[in-house]
This record gives sequence, C-alpha cells and structure tokens, in this order.
Amino acid sequence: MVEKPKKKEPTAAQRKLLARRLDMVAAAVACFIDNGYHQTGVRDIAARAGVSLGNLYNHFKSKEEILLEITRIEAAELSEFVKILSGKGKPDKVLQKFIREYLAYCAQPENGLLALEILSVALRNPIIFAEFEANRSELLQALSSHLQKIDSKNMKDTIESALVILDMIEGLALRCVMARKRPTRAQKLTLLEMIASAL
Amino acid sequence: MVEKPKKKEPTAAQRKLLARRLDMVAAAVACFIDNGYHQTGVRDIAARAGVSLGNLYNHFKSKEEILLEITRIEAAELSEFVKILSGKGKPDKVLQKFIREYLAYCAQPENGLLALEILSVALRNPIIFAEFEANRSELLQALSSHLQKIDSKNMKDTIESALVILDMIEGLALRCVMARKRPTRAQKLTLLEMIASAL
Amino acid sequence: MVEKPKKKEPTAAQRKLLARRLDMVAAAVACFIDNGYHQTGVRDIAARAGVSLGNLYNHFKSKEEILLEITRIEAAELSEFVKILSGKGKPDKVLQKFIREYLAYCAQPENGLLALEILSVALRNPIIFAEFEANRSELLQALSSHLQKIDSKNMKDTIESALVILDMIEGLALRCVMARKRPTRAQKLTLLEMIASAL
Amino acid sequence: MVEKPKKKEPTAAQRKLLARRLDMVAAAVACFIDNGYHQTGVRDIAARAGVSLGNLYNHFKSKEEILLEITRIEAAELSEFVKILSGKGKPDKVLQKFIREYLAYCAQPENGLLALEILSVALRNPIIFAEFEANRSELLQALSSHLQKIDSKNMKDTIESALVILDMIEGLALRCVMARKRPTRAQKLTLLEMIASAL
DNA sequence: GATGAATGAGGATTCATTCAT
DNA sequence: CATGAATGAATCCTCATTCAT
Repeated sequence: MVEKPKKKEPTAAQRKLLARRLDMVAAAVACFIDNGYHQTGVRDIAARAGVSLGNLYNHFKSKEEILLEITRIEAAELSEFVKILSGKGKPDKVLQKFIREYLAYCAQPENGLLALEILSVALRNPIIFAEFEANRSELLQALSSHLQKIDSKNMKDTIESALVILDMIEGLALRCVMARKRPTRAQKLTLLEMIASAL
Repeated sequence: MVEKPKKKEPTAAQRKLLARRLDMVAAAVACFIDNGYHQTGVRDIAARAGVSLGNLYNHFKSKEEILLEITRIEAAELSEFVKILSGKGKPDKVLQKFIREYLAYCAQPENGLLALEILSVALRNPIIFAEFEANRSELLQALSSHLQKIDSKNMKDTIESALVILDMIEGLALRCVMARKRPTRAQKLTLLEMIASAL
Repeated sequence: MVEKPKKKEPTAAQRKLLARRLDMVAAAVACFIDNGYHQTGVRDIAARAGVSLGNLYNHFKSKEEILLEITRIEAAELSEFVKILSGKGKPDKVLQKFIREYLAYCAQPENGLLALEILSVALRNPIIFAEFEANRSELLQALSSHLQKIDSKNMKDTIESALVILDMIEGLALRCVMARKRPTRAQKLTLLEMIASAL
Repeated sequence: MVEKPKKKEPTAAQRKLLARRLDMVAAAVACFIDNGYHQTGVRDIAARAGVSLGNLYNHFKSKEEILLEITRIEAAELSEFVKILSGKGKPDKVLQKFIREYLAYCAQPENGLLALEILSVALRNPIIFAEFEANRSELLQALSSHLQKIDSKNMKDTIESALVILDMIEGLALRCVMARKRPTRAQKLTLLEMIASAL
C-alpha cells in the first residue's frame, strides 16, 4: 500500500491532519486569550477553527485535553530559554539576555495571558497542574544552575533565588499584559538592575 | 425611612441584615477559594450561606456584585499594610516588617487564592478591574514613598521598584499557596536579602 | 408562622407543587409509552408537561429519577392487587378475580408497556432494578400465600408456581399490548382454565 | 458479478467478506447484550469487531439493519426447536424435550437477553417487529400442532394454549437471565408439571 | 425580607451517518 | 473494500436571573 514513489502522499494526509489539529489548537488559544478558559465554549473553538463541533471531538477527547495540548506546546517554547541559559558567553551577559528575552516572551499577550489562564486552571485541575509544573521545573533548573556559575558563594539557595527572579520577570510581564502595553526601557532597566544587585 | 424615634429598632434589624449579607459574602469567598469564581454557581453560594437563592438576590443584584463586594473588603485589608509602612521606626526595619506581614497575609489561601481569582476575573471584567486597581495603587503609593525614605538617590523609579518588590512578595506567596505550604524560614530570608540587596 | 386559620393556605401551595410534579411524571409516562425511555429526551418530557426544561430539574434531579418515581407509583398500584388476594371469599373465586383484574391492568398499554419499559431499563440499571424488584416481591408473596390456601399439598414450591402464574398473566397481557388489542373472552378463559388445571 | 470462470477465487474473497460480516454481527450481539441496543453506538460495534467505522457501513447500511440481521439469525436458531417438535417419539416425551431445550436456550443470556432487547426495539420499530413476528409464528405453529397430537379434545384453542406455554417457558428463562442464574432442577420440574397439568 | 419554582439559553459531549481518500 | 475525518443535530444537564407568593 505504501510504495516508495508514493511515499509523500500519505505524509501529505498526515500533514493535513496535523494542520487541522493545529488549527483547532490555535483557535482554542485565541479563544482562551480573548475570553478565558471557562468562558469559552467548545462551540466557540470549533467556530473559530472553521470546523464542525463533532469534528473537534474526533481530534480531542475533551475541552480539557485541548488545554493540555496547549500546555505542552508552551512547554516546548520554554525550552528555548533553557537553551539561552546554557549558551556560551559571559554568565552575566547570558543572564541578561535570558531576562530580556524571557520578559519579551511573557509580555506578549498570547504567552503571558495564556500562561496565566493555564495557571488559573491548573490550580484546581491536577492533570493540567502536573503538565504545568513539568514545564517550569526544567526552566527553573536551568536558571538555578546558571546562577551558581555567577556566584556560588553568596547564595544559600539558588533554587529559591531562581524562583524569585522568575517571579520578578513574570510579575513585570503580567503587569504589562494587564495594561496592554509592552515593557518600557525604564522598566527593563529597573528589572535588570534589581536582579543584578540581588545576586 | 429612618426616623429618629425608631432609630434603635431598625438598627437591630439592620444589624441582622448586615450579618446576613456578611454570611453571604463569607460563603461566596469560601466557594470562590474552593472552586474558583466561574466554577461556583450562585446556588452553591446560597446553599453555603444557608440562605435561599432568591434572598441572595435581595442582597446582591448579581453574582458579579458579590465579587465586587469581596474585592472591596480585600481593599480594606490592604490598608492595614499601608499603616505598617507609614508607622514609625527605622525605615529598613519598617520595610522588613511590611514584607514579613504582607507575605504572611498573601500566603494564606483565603487571601492569596482569592486575590488570584479576583485578578483572573479582573482581566476580562472592567468593573472588577477598576476596583482591583484602586486597591493596589494605594498600597503601591505607600510602598513607593517608603522606599524613597530608605534611599532616594539610587532609585530611578521608585514606583517601578515598588512594583517589583510586590511581585517578589506575591510571587513567593503564590508559590506557597499553590504548594499548599506556608513559606519556610529559608524562603523568607532569601526574599528579605534579595529585596535588601536590590535597593 | 403557621397559625391555625392559615392552615390551608400553605397546603394549597404544596398541592400546586405536587400537581406540577405529577404533571411532569404523567408527561414522562406518556413519552416513555409512546417512544420508550431511551428515545425520549428530557426536552420532550418538559414540552409535554408544558413546563420549561430547567424547571424539570427543579423537581427531579435527573431523567433517571423521573423513571424511579414512576416505578414507585407503579408499585403503589400493585398493592391494590395484593388487597384483592387477601380479601374474603372462596379462595379459588378470589384467585380468579385476581387473575382477571391483574390481566386487565397489565393489558392496558399505560401499564403493560410502561412495565416492560421499566424492566428493560432495570436490566442495566441497578437503582431502577432494586425498585422494580421491591414492587414485584410484595405481589409475589401475596399470590404465593394465597396459592397455599387453595392447595397446600400438591405444591412443592408455591413461590415458583406463583411466579409461573404471573408469567402467564403478564405474558398474555404483553401479547395483547403488542397487538394493541384487549384480551378476548376466549383468551381469558384459556388462561383461567390453564391456571386452574395447573394447580 | 459472479462469473463462472472466476468462481473459485471470488468465493474465497466472498468467504472473507462474510467472515467480516459475521464478526460485525457478533460484535453487535455482544454489545447489545452488554449495554442494550440504544446504549450501544455504532462506534462501539466497530471497535469490538476490530473494524473501522466506515467499513461497518460498507457491510450494513444502518445500525437498524444490523439488528435486523441479528433477528434473522435468531430466527434460524428457532427452527431447531421446530425440528424437535416434529421429531418422532411419544408426543408428551417430545414436548418435554422441547420444553427443556427451549428453556435452556432462552435461559442463556446471549439468547434471552438478546431476544428481550429485540422485542423491546420491535415494539416501536415495525421493520424489526415484522421479522420478530415471523420468527415466532413458525415456532408457534409447530407447538400448536404438536399440542393437538397430545389432546385434541380438551383444548378449545391450541394456538392460545401454545402461546401461554411459550410465555411460561420464556418467563422462567427471563427470570433466570435477570438473576444471572441457570434454571434449577426444582424450577424445571415445577414448570414441566404445570404445563403437563394445564393440558 | 424571604422563598424556591420558573425560565430558556448555554454547558460539554455523543450520535448515526456520509464521503473523500 | 477499507479508512476515519467530517458533520450538525441531539444528548442530558447547569446556569444566572426573575418573579409570584
């Protein structure tokens, strides 16, 4: 059934399927950002994806599973920041780069708002919570390791410091998202300075 | 409606009314913490308050208004921390006291979880958002002013610094709430140190 | 709160409530007879009862509970036949009366079809099954006791005989219901004769 | 479609097809017994048969048609009992044999439960009803004729008597099926005695 | 003020069936 | 023949809110 010359043809079908699936996920993301997880109905998602309601359930077995998939995608995106932290260069420069880029990422509504939405659901949904936690712990480990490179003496608990630093970045990002603004140069400077001094 | 000769009798009645109202608010708070705003129905609130569904609507004109009232109550509680900041004593000691007490407050589920829930609703509800913002700006101003006392030279933007500090405290509190733990001594020390160094 | 002169007023309200509830049950019965339990939607019931869908759920917490109530009502009707069996008169005359009246009852679609529907659901629903069984065992006991009066010697197991006799009556009734006919005189005679001979 | 020169090759293919068809029917039977006709979805059947959903519709044009096929198969099985009744031997011995074997057959869940399920659907589905009736009338005729051999004088209506006897057998079988038990020796004896006396 | 019955739109999910591949 | 994605009406049930009592 699968002959070599026809190799691409079945891949095309699968591609189409995955594309549809992505359409649905993208639609869900858009809905969740606009209206929040609990305020968006599965009908909204289907409509936004240009797909029939029933078909949504051919691809995902529940609304929750869609959110789970989104959470996994977010996870994949976080690994980019892990890469930044494990990159070469002077540790403090690398840290600054990380802060700037992670802040930029979180301050985008489609990331920050979505993350907040996921967190909000995760608080009462163990399945989502587990995925959410898995995402963050990888980033946390990377940041923590990196902090030790910079200064291993003065830090009693680099994990805890890493957490606080993430709070600082994400806190600023959240405030920007809520204000529907991008972080100003002044905000970034203050953040960088405070983190630098804190270490 | 309130005539002088009848002043006392209606006051007793009014007290009862206010008590009822508080029962309802307390029930709503409990429900929102346990299940989140969107997951709790007005029936749940009425049941938890031991009150009939219809009566709930005699006291509040909508579910949203109940949340609004809760938000106002939270606001009142924040003013206690404003008092701490404007209290006498060495500025850095006062700041430490503020950090410890505000952290303790936010790390209690009935405060931290509730605040997160309110914030989550506020993101899409302008009315709640306005109330929520009003709450925080008072605290923010107080903290910002206090920071200037400590060191007015090195801070380009005390408002922004104050915001970051609040992020740090609330971030730690949120992590504690999510883990259903109280902040450890080590966590508090790290936080205090980092804030101190950051200034 | 409940003064004697006002005794009737609250009863009137309750009466209305019960009447509504009965309306709904009656509508459900009609639907179940016409279309079967699984084929009738809760909307059908509500519409037939002239009631809003939501209100149906103020009176019954699920579709299943409506069926449960119906099953209980059927139970109450069976007790009438228990009365017949424990009535005075020559035992064989009493038995004949029971057979005739129980047959007439089961042969009415609103009883026979409904009973079949209930049985059909009961097969896979333990809750309904329990109620269904409770209903029948009372009748079975009464018939069994009565059979012993007629002839205690020749019957090894009156319970088993009683069961077979009920099968005979209900079997005939079911056939009539399926044919949308009432039992003919000849059918009744054959049944009576066969039961009489069998004892 | 079936040309002579190609007779053998397509027969092998056809055999395979028929086997597939039988798989599907068997799967449907299992589903209907376990969960009832209305509670089983076509997806359940396809899954149980290890067949794709679409393929199910290549073999049967609807869910109803599957049930129809099952009903026809049940019919074929009934003809075995017709054979028993038209077999040689003393009429009353033959009758006893019929009763025992038909009871054994009906008391097996895969027959009794299925028959009840079919009947339940037949009540509201004329197509199924017709097939169901065809099945039974053959058996009924055979039993009725046999009864006349035993005693043609005392029976006014052997058809009616035959029906009652079938009710007795099937009633007992149904009770066994509902109790998930096989008929006991005592139950069989009572049944045989009662039928014998009734004639 | 207090009650809870009444409303009907909306919630997520499943259904039998079709159709392009 | 075989697949399973696609459809959208139908499923049971919950929602915030209103209103007659």
